[in-house]
Amino acid sequence: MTKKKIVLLDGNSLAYRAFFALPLLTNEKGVHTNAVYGFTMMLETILANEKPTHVIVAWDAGKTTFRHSTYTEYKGGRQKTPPELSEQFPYIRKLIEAFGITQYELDLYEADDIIGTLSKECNDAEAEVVIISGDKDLTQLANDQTTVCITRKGITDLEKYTPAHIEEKYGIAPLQIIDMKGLMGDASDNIPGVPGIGEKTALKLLKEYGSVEAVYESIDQITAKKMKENLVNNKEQAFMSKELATIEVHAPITVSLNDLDFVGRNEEEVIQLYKELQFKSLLEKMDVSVEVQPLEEIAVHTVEEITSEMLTDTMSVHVEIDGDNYLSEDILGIGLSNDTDTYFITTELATSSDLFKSWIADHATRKYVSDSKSAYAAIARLGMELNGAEFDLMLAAYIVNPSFSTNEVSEIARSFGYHGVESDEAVYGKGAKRTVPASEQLANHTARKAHAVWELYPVVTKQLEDNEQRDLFHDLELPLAKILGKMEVTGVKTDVDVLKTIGEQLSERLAVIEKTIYEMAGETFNINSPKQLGVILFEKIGLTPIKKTKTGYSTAADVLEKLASEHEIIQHILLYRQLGKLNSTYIEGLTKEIHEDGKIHTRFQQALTQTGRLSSINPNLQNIPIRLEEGRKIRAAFIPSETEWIMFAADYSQIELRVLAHISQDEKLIEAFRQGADIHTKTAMDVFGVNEEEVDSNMRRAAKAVNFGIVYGISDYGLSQSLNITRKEAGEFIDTYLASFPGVKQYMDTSIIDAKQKGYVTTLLKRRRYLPDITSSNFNLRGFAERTAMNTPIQGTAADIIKQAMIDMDARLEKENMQARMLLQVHDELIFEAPIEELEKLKEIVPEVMEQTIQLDVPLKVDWNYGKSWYETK
DNA sequence: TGTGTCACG
DNA sequence: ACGTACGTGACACAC
Repeated sequence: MTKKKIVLLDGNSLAYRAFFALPLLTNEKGVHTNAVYGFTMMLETILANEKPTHVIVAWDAGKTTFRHSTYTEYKGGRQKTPPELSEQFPYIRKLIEAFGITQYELDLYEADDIIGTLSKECNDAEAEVVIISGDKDLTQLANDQTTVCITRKGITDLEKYTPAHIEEKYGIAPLQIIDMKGLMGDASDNIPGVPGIGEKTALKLLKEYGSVEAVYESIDQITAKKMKENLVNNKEQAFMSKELATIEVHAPITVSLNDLDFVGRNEEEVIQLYKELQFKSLLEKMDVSVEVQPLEEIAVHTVEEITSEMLTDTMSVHVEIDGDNYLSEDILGIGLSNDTDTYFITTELATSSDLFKSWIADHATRKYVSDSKSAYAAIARLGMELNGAEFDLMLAAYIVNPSFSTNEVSEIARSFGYHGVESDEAVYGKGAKRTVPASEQLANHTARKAHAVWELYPVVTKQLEDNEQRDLFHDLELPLAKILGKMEVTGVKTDVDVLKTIGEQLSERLAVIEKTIYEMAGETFNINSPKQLGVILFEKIGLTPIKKTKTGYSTAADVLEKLASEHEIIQHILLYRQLGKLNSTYIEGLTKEIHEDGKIHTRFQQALTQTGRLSSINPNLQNIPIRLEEGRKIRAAFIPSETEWIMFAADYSQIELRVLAHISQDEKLIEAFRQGADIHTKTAMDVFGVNEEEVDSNMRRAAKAVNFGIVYGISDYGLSQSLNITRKEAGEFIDTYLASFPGVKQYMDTSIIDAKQKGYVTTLLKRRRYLPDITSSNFNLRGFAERTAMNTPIQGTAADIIKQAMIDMDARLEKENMQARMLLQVHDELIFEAPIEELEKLKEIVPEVMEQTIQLDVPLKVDWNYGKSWYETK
């Protein structure tokens, strides 16, 4: 008889892991399937790799366990299981059943205890045991017969904890893992441990004394005063924590090894389930043909002639584009839909129809659009005007939840439970194989999108209402879409000769620097390759690597700057990088983007960022150089589109700190802004405890960095990096700052608590960002979510404000009957072009509108400038 | 297609 | 202790 091999799986832990490792997927019924899919992948991989004779999946029984009688707060503060995961558990159970695997749960016990008890039984029976979980606690069960595999990254990558591996990794034996948890606690299970003791300290103590008990027996030998004090004061808690972390190996389970025989899966049941879940690739692997689910039947009328009867008062409209660039790609046709009919109109028909032209321009007919900004721009390209857009599916979905950002109607529809649209990839194909399909299929696809918008209007509108986001959507984002569309179509005139001249100068200089670098290196190599550069610097020349990346040595600028004194080549490389960037991204990149009209037409993504900001693509005009003079010259290429016009730029001064003052209600910060103080100097006075005259440039610079840090959700490490000081010094700065601005401290704390409680944070205009990681047991993920909780309301409120200002500004220019045009938004600044005659008026109204757009408890301040090019607006 | 780097607010 | 500052997009390289 072959030796028995038993695999014990921790069901809850692996289901969670699968859920969070994979993006949300749904089948056609709208049931989420990502956790089931991940779990399936894990099962298949494990069974194939381990070839077990016996398998079991253990589940946690319920909320209350025997550990709660020891400590009522055990596993406290955990976020509830997301409903998207809860609904998947029945499927995971069905799946396990179809695989012919026993599953077991036991009242008052956790999966850990079932696994512990069974592994003990198997050990006694001298069988080989493999435990699979995402929870490192289980590693305490490792021994010569038992390997504990913990999910590492993704879903099928497992780290194998054998006693040898644990010894190598932590320097302790498996059972000492329990002592380690006793000392350091476990945030994910809310096990307290001893304050001030983390992994490093816990391991140090255990290597010296061996166990929690031994540590306390030798407590007098411990010299570190603070640590000893913590240990003494929290003795009971330490022992309790150890008890909580100990896996029960004598649980009263009613299964035994003999019940766990694994004979293989029931192919028919598996296929049935995979079909229900639409696991196409897995079915294909089993050689089962997958029939495509027919879409819901919709009668699509391909219109021959547009009649007034078909154009009703309220309709959904979808303009289909060949690709995502609606400013340049072909307009393939238009879909229309309402309660009774769905139509497809070719572009030619639409443009030749006066009926359609007047209907689409009519403010009185309501249109529900899939992406109104795209529609505004595309309709404008057809020589018509779109008015009366009352709903925008893409924007509405983004407002409801910005993490759901896609411009594909099919994806948005699916996430709201509507499955009547195929993906663009299925219709057009992918990559090089992409083609526009035959007219019938194109008509169908386009019309289906229009129908989806119609069907989803009430669904998404309801969610906006529930979230109290109707105003944000209807009064801010929707009108903004129209304005952005106008800005994109207008474009920015670009002087190609300026770019060319700068480019030529750059090329010459680059050639010289390149030569110098090769001479210094003693060989030619690709300076743009971090890999090759790393070899030259750290192996050939022998400089000391300061930082490593996943793939090798880091050659990032901050690293190279630290090495600049070591070797002359560094400064040349830095300069080469800087100039090379200008040349490739800005000179060559921008030149390629100049259209026939001599303008660059960027597109603003309005439904992308997690904070509510815009982004700019094809090209990005929100990151044109300014900080270094050499790069700043690029801005001279951006000029007015008409002669005798000027560029006019206005930016908010310190908008994020003003927003912070407002939402934190910190009295000192509010007062500083009301007095019109230089905020960095004021911060320096408080942090360094000096008066205004004593603040030198270094102090102000440090204060500025602290202010940045505060806005970003401060960490001592981050601040230490930006100021090049030690973490300790940075930490002291932060403490002093927060002591001196208690309102800010209060804000930081409450925004995190708030995010934990509600699962999301909000901006002034009720924009939301969900932060599921805020309760993660992973320090990195949680820390990131916490900083985001602090930063997003600030950055997002600033975005709300400038968006409102753009709407007000557009209205004001209209009202004043001005020719001036808004061209660009760069997060806290607006750029216009205008006839020189309008300059005086602009100087007056731009700051006025921007400053008055939303009233905060501190004044908003706007600086402005003008000139013959963007460069001159400084 | 992912990674590293660097441009902006 | 953990090893990151927040938010973006584009380019070159290496696979």
